[in-house]
Amino acid sequence: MSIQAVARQAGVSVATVSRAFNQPDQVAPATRRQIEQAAQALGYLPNASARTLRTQRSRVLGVVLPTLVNPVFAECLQGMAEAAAQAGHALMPLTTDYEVAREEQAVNHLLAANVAGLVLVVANPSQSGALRRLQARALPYVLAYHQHPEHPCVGVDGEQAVADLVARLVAQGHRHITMVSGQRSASDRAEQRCRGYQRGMAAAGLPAEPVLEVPFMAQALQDIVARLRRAPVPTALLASNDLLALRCLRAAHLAGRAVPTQLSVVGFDGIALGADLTPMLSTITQPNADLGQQSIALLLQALADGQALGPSASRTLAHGFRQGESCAPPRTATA
Amino acid sequence: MSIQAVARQAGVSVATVSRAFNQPDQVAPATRRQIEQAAQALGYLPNASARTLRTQRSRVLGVVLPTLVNPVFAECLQGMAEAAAQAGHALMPLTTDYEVAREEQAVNHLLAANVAGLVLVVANPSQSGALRRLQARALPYVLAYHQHPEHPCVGVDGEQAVADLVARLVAQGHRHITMVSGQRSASDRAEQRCRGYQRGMAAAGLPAEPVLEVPFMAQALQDIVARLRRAPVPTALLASNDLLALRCLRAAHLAGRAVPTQLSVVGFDGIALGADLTPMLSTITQPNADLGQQSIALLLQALADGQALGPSASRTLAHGFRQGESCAPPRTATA
DNA sequence: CTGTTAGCGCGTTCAC
DNA sequence: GTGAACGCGCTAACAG
Repeated sequence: MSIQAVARQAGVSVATVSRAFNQPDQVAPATRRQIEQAAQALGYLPNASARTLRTQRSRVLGVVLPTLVNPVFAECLQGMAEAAAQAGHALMPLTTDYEVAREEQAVNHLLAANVAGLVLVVANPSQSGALRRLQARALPYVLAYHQHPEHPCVGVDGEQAVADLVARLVAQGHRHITMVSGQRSASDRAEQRCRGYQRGMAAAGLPAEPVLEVPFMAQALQDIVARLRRAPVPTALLASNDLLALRCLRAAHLAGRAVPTQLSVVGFDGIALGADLTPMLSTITQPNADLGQQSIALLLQALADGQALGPSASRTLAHGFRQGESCAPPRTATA
Repeated sequence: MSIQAVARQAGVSVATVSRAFNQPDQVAPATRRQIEQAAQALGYLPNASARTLRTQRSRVLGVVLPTLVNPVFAECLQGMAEAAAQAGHALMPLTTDYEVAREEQAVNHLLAANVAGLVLVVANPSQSGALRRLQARALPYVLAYHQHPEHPCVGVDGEQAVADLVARLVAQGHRHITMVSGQRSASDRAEQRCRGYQRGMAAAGLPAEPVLEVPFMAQALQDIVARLRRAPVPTALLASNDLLALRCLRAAHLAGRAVPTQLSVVGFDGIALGADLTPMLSTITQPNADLGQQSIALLLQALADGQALGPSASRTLAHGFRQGESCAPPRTATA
């Protein structure tokens, strides 16, 4: 079922069939209809591999993500998928499970697959061999959820977002705000958010407590419960992501502290699921699907222009705040 | 950066380079090391498109899913991704957003991309044009989350699972159990689960109430609240999926009914997130990642055997029950 | 064990 | 406006 069959069926040459698909205006209308009809009848689908081999440009975009189990990235991928599909492109997503070694492996895979460009969410752009390789190849790529002066990025200002949030909590009367984060060194974004906490506390004239780092999700719950039982007792927990915020809610329950009356919990990410919880999760919202869409849009634009992207193409998307129900003024402030 | 460059660099022919990669044992160890070294030095990566074009068999598997926003499918895709990656295959996932028309479109896309096989989650296998096309092409495919006599499937027995669950609820003392489902006609699986409810109630000698169908997620909450305020008042809500169960929990809250003391809520799916909620979601668990893994395993086996799969290859995976905290005996039973 | 060669299906010159 | 022919990078015969 190749272009040859269509050509034979339509009584023209393969070249004309090719043109009919790729430069329709260069083919006489009558001939074109003949060809379209023949293609239809034979159920002809142009062979993507041959086309890619010939043009050296595929219609597949590579995606490198930490995981799909975190809805943040699933939502983002969904956004990418829509944008890509609309433009007639397919996606090839690979996950790294937060392991740096697998980032490079994934990029190799995608390079071999002749992807036209890539969207990546990595641990740390500054020390990524994978990115260096991409730059060397002049293959267009975009970093999602990052902000970095040397790369084209589509992200949000996590530091500002957290600093704003701290200000909001302080305005509500909170004085003892504890930040709960995954391993800071493991991720760019975690570090950025922790900096926002420190800046926010400093701006409010409050002493920043040490960040509670919970390197392993499996043990996060116990770590948080332990923290809640230790002085100084926080009136608010600020989780560096929504999955961690869920653990905070549960830890509060186990520690016997009602949310939000006895303890406020706020997250970061804005996963859609959070809005369906009870209490509805208060969280900094990122436009996850948009992040994906815009990343793809940037990539497609670069492909159209025939240029790799530079850092100047970066976009910072607006974050928001979902009020939710897990955050309220502390009791001491209202009493 | 082609195989030619490597051949030149290593001082051998292209055929030998090709062999060194694909049938290493047919090449002399010394030559092989030469080639590996040359490839390494040049950063050579075999061109997948050329390989696919030549062998007529790609290392990409197509995946058709309703959505990634539902963690069930994100978890499943993650399982597929791991299994595929381990075998050196990549995935090309397309989402349909539950629209049947997009199923066919997705399959066309994947066929054109020369995928070696497909995993699909569709609305209804019996009336799927996409499936018929696949069968005609003798391209291996597997249906995930389905059970169907005419197709190779990897699924769970949803009907049995729900019937068992009803029995469990009845044993706890529940008599008024209301099933909450999405649009039954929109999905195979919803219908299967509703049948399980009816069978379970019948087996318990209880009258099955009409299923509360909530066609639109956006309005589900209001519909459920309304139901909770209408007689006969249920002591347990059985949601046909976990996302709906979350709405049930919230509806209970809005209707002023404490969970689980005044109302039990159980879900279906076993999304990982459910275990981190407070109250922890009681639910029928499906091995979502396994479903994905096994679907891929089946596909890879078919590819190895050079055969399309028949219905007899189907597997039914065991479901489970997560006790959680959203389900307990009704008050009337303990009083 | 290694080299030569012929296409896989397509887009793109260059003639006509 | 259309056709003939080349080559993208690779693998699979077939020779040697």
